[in-house]
This record gives sequence, structure tokens and C-alpha cells, in this order.
Amino acid sequence: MPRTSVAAAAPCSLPLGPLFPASLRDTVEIQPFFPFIMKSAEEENYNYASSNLSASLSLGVMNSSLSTSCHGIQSSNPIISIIPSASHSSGYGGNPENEASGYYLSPNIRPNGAPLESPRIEITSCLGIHSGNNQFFHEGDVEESIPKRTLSTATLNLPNVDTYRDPSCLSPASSLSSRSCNSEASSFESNYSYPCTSPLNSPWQSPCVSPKTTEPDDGYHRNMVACNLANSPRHSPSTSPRTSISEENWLTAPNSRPTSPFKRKYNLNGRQTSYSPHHSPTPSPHNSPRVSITEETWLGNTHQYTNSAIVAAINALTTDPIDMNDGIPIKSRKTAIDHTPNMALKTEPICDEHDTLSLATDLPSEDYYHIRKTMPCDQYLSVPQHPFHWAKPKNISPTSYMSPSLPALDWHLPSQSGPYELRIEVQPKSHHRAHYETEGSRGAVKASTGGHPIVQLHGYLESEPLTIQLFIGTADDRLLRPHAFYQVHRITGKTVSTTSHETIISNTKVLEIPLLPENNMKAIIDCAGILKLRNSDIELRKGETDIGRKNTRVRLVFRVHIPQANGRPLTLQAASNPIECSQRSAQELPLVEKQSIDSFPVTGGKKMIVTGHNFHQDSKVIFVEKAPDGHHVWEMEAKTDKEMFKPNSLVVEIPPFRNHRISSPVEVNFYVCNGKRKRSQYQQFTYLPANVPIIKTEPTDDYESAQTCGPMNQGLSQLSKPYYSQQILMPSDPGSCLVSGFTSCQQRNTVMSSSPNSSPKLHDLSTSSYNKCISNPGHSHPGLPQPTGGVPTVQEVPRSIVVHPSSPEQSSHIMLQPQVSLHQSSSCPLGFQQTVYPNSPSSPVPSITQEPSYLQPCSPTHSSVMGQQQHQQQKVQRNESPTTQPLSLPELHEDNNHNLAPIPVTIKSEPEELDQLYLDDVNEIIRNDLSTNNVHT
DNA sequence: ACCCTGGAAAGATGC
DNA sequence: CCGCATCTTTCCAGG
Repeated sequence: MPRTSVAAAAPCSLPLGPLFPASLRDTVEIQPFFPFIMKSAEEENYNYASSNLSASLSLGVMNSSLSTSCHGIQSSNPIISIIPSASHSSGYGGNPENEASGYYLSPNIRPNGAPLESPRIEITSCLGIHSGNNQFFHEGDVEESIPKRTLSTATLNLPNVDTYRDPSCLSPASSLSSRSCNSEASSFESNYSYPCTSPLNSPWQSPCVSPKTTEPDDGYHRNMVACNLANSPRHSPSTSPRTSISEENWLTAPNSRPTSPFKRKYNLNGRQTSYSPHHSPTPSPHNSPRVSITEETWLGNTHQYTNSAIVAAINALTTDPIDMNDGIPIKSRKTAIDHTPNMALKTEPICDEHDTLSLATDLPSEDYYHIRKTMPCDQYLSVPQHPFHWAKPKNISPTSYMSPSLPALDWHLPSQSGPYELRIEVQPKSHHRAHYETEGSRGAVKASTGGHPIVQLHGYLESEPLTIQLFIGTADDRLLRPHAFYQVHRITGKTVSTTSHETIISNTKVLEIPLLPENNMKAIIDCAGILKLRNSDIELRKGETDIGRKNTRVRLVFRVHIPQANGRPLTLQAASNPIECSQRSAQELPLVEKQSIDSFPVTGGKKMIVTGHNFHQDSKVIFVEKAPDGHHVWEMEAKTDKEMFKPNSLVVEIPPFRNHRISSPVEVNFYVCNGKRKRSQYQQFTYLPANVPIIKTEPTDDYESAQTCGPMNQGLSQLSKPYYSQQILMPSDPGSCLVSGFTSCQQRNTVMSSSPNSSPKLHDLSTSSYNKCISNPGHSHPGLPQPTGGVPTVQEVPRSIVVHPSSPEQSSHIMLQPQVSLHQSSSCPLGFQQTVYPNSPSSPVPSITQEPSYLQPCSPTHSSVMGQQQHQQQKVQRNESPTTQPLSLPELHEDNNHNLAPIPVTIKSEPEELDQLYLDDVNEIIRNDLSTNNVHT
């Protein structure tokens, strides 16, 4: 099939797929989302930053920053081509509607809050690109802006690559992975100074360099040459970092697949010295979703420059120019073979194409390698980058063109906005054995009920059909994003009733499914299978930090773009419950899907029904309370009712908590254990005080007033209000009002946020504690502010994903994360984790309502993730110093400012005798706090 | 013949 | 370094 040539595609025209309503198509072209995007990206950074790494902002933040920029690149490189339209230009940086731009731009001026002891990178970034005037998008400006940019240097701390992985967990969090930049950063030695401080030398420049050229390839080529002049292997081979494989070698190397993909040979540098690409039977995006530069994006679809590209570019300014190269997949087992035919179909002369491709991909790559080569600590595998990538036959679909104007796949979006709500009516089964490329399809994902998952868009009354996008997302503790090791696989056949169209967006396969009014905007997802990519393939990908081993859980992520009157499509997103994709896990590991009770008084004794899979009669249910450092402070095996045992359900008697005198809810975990190393994910459970901890009644008013303070509160208010009252009433019958996991999440969230109810026990106001917490941040969590200057520590990331009954309502409330991010971002421009102190003036908070399309970044949809995050947040707050104020409720804190007491900060297990001592003091503090709040409000 | 599945062998990796 | 337990990937066979 002939591929759309670069020249053929009109850069300024972003045709949407046929499935897209004309209105949407129209709007997409001219609507700038960039401010949002930027914000989202930034938010995400924060989220990630805090999630994996310990409180120390340094690593975590860096991590996120880098990752974002990198992955932002996905579609990025090409930033320029798209910009032709003036309307576009206005979109980027300059949308006055919100503070996004400013907020987003802030990263450039990030204060270096990172601890010096952490490895760091001196990054030269270009200011000015954020001018907010879209200079980015004006061709002329773009070109001119480069030299004009002011160089700024930011010192970023290097993320600890492995920190995110919980050694004890079944599955590693799926990574920042694709946020390849992380790895990039991590591979750099501290204080390493890039040789290329000039923007011109940075691959990042490429996007800025060849905007909409009539001769994309040439222009690109030219620019790349200019940018990479000295570093190009072609031009100066000596600079090539590749020690063992030259491009030529690579190209001429046999394509035969190694006997075993696992048998990797490394040279002294730890790089893989030899590598044979494997020809996969089926084309699949091997590139990390975050990886952005592919032949497709660079050359095949130069017009496909997306906002994310711009975001990436901007982010790059704050991080590392080298990151640009992350987008270039260097590993591709099957590339050569697959592409040969593909190339032949191209409209451009093959030789030209080839050259261009090679140049396009190699230059940045080499540049990258060159830089890396000089680094003392090179942890990267030197995998030759093949100029051709896996075939992407479907990528030429017009539909894919819409991606440029739509939010990147790893942006977090709400499932609900205004009257619209994207809801997963029928959740997929918790297990689905993914198939390898070497296998035949293993069929479509099914629903636990026997049918197939169903997604429905509520509130949409137009007659215009829409399109549902589906891709495979992560299901780990971190935020949702395309899964590096899994791709959606289109299922066809007589058994499939739903038509679908496969496309690739930013190297992630996306299934597009029509959403028709005649079907009540409901789609039965019987056409989506899951393809497993070899770990070795993905892990070898340059910049890929994700670990495939045991990273076998995914979620189905659905998106819908709703045309809006203002021309800006509203994008909603919903993610399914986690799906275990490995064969073994599906057969052996217990999996908890639901629990009848999420919280109960410390006295325990109540029966809780745990439903899931692979339960045995001798399955044990262990309750665990974890200390900040991940150690188990308390473990208790719950009694299970053997007689009531079923393979998919267990009846468990909630064990009494170790401390019956808690005055505020204490969150613990439990898991089902079928034997050694056969444990389910951690599930959340909250112990409630035996007696209702009603310290005072004002909080309600205060809290509500606080919620009305800022736009950001909206999501939170929904989240919190219910709980607040619940908490008061809870003791009567916690179980009755806390059934769904989500409810519990809300509760937890609120609990930690609504200081007034916090347990004195959990408040360690002592200086010693405070310091202790700071110096020993045990946990870092997504979206959570980390204590500035803290030392990063490896956090145990229990891969606890609570499978909540998916409730749209609930989902929609899960806005905590994004909001946190927003707030955080706004207050911490640099992306460095900056603790938001209660009494710190609040930064302007972008109004969610103003920009429903993207301002609600956090996907409410990933209920499980959110639940975890919230859970984690609570833990952090509970365990860490007061400085780690939960950002979840910024307004609340603002209102509460001057008083840190209400925030649970420690989980220290102290003698119960101390409880009362604390209680009195804390109560007093809380009263004062509340009084203060009242005055303020 | 092809798709879908379940099972399991063989190899890879981690403890 | 070895052995064992796990985990991943490929193969096989049957419906």
C-alpha cells in the first residue's frame, strides 16, 4: 500500500478519520490545545516524579521532567510542519485563557531544588521559546527564535532508574519507561555537561528547524545536518559512540533472529554488541509510545507534528536536548524485513527515502550516542538503530492525522466533563492472555460476564457519530499511559460485530471504533485483542526504562473526542480495570477484584467478601500495615471461612487492628496468598477509629468553603464532601456506606485531606519527627510533593491495584491527581518538586471549567490508579513530614494554612499511651487551625 | 485453512 | 557458580 508521502500531505490540514464528524475535523485544525497540553504534560511530570521516587524531589522530579519531555516528543519532532496555520500558532504557548502556558513555561525557570548530592545534569535550555506568542509556530519565528534564544542552565537531578520498581512486587510498575528520558538522564554521570549546549546542536532543535518546508525531507535533512553537523556518524564517524556496531554493520547484518532473544551479548560497556533483529510476523509499534521519532513521524508524516511535539520541545528546553533522541527507536528486530516492502511502496524514490530516513534517524541518534559515549557512566545498550522501522500499514489512515491536535495518549483526561461522560459499562475480564507476534491471535478481550467490554458515552445528544479510541495502557501504580509492552490488536472475523480501524498514534497502536447515536453512543468492544511485545525488544529500545518482566498488567483505555461549539474538541478518557495478560498469572496468581468492605473499625470481626480469581481453599488473606520504608509494621492473617470458599471468592473475617485507639482512619493493605510468591496485588483497607473521632463540627463548613475557593476544587469537592459526612457517620456501619473501592478511595483521600479529622496519633508534630521524615522519605507518590532536599530513596511500590467496581460517577471524581499536578506545577514551575506549604500563597490555579477539554488532566478513569495514588498519598502524608502536604486539596491547605497539624504525617507506631497526649495537643491545634480557617474564609 | 485456546516445553532470569 | 524457582516466549494440538 502506498504510503502517504510527506509532500502529499498538507501540513496544515489535519484530516480526521472518516469516523470523525466534520465539525470535529474542522475544529481540530484550528484549535490550539497546547496550553493544556503543556499543562498536562507538566502535571504528569509531577505525578510521575513523586510516584516512584522518594520524597526527594531531585530524582523524582528530574525523572518526570525528562520523561515528559521525552515522551512528549513522541509526536513531536515534527512540531514545525504543522504550524503553518496562524491559528495554530496562537495555540501554543499563548493561550491567555489559562495559565497553562505560563505555568507550563515555568519549568524553564525551575529553581534547582534538588539536593546537590544527587546526580544531576547541567541542562542548557532555550528560553524564549515560551514567549507565549507562538513564535514556535510561525515558521519565520521558529527559525529565528532558535538563535535568539537565551540559554539558561538548569540543574536537574538524575532519577534513580530502578527506584520505581518494587522488588517484592509481582510486577514492576510499568515504567516511566517510555518516559525514556528517565533512563537517558540516569545514564548520565552527575554534573556532566553536555557538549552541545547550543540549541543548534541539539536534536531538539530539529523540530524548530524545519517547519513546513516544501521539501520536507530536504528541509529536514538540511536542518539535521546543520544541527548535528559534527556529530553525525555519517559525517564524522569517529564521533559515533557505537563501539561495536556501525550503522553499516547494522544494515548489513543478517536479519535472522537470534536463537534466543534473551541471549544478549554485551561488550565491556554493557552494551549489546551484537544484535539480530527479529522479524516479527506482525507489524507492531515497537517503539515506545513515548518514543517519538520514527520514520513515520519524521518523514512519513511530517505534517503530523503535534502539540505534544511542541510540548516535548518545550520540555526539552528544560531538560536535555539529547532527549530528543529518545524518540528514535534503536532496536528493531524485525525492521529490515518488514520495511523493505513497505519502503517500496512509498511514493518517493526509494533511494531518497532511504537516505532521508537514515539521516533523519541517524543524525539525532548519533548525536545522542556521541554525547553518551563521552559519559563515564553509560548504562545504555548500544543497539544499532535501523533507519527503517516496523511496518505500520495502517498508519496512513487519515484518522491518524487527528492525533496532532489531540492530547497525547499519555495525558490524563477526565472521563466526565459537563454533560458528557465516557463510561465503561462492562469491564473486561481481569485476565486475558495476550498473544505474541509469533502466535496467532488469542481473541478479543472479553468481559467477566462472558460478553465483551462495553463503553458508552453519556450526555451526547448530537446526531454526529463519534469515534472511540482504544489503546492499551499501563496498570501499575503510576499514571496511565500507553503500555510499552503491549499493544492493542485488532480482531476481525465473523465473531466480531464491531467495526474497527487500526491506526498508530505516537507509536502506540490505537483502535478506532465508531460510536453511533443509533447505538446510543455505545460500543461493544469485541474487536480488541492484546498483543504482547517481547520484553527484549522493548527493553533494548533506546531510552526505554521500563522493565517487561512481570509487567504484565494493562488496562484498556478509551477516548472519545467530542466536538465543541468553541471548536475545541473535548476529550474524555476512561480506563478499564487492570487486566492480567500473562499466561502464568492468569493460571496461578490470585487476583482480587473486589472486596465487600473497604473500611471497618479497628475492632474488626466483620466478614468481608473478597472476590476475584484463583483462590484456593488454603489461600491466606494477610493484612499488612506498612511503614514509610515499606517494611511491614504489622501483619495479620485474617481468618478465612473455608466452608464458604470458592475459586472466585473468599469470606474473610477482618482482623482487629493492632491499635484500637486510633483516632483517625488508618490505611492498611491486604493480599491473598496462595503460597510462596503467589500473592495478589495489595488491596486497600482502612481501619476506622473504634469511636467516632469527631473533634469538632466546623470542618464541614470550612471544608466546603475551601472547596469553593478555587476552580481546582471542583473535582476535589466532589471527592471529598461525601466522605466528610461519611466519616462522621461512619461508625454506625462503615460497611454499609463504604462498599466500593472507590468510595473508600474518596474517603481516604478526604481523610488525609480533611485535616480536622486527622488523627492526632498520626500527627507527629515534633521536630524530631519532622526531620526524620524529611531525611527519610520512605515513599514518593505520584502527584505528591516531595520534601525539598530530601534524599531519594527506593520506594517499595507495592503493585497494589485495587480493582474498583468501575463507576463512572466515581471515576469522574478522581480528579485528585491532575489537580494536584496543576497546583503543584503552578507553584513549582520548574517541575522540581517543591513542597507546598500550607501557608504558602497559592498560585493561580487554572480553571478546570474553563478548559474542560484538557484541564482535567488526571484521568478519572483510572480508578484503580487513582485509588492507589490516593492511597499512597495518604501514606505519604501519614508517614512523612508535614512538609509533604498533600496537594490533593490545595485550597484546603491554603485555607488551613498556618497549620500543619491537621495533616497526618507519621505512621510511627508509638505506645498507645502517647495517643492521648497527642490527642489533646492535636485537638487544640486543630481547633486553632479551624478557627484560623474560618477567619480566612 | 484459519482463528482461537489451553497447555506446556524450552530458554532466560533471578534468587 | 550452581541449582531451583520463576517468568517469558515459542510450539503444539484440539475445537
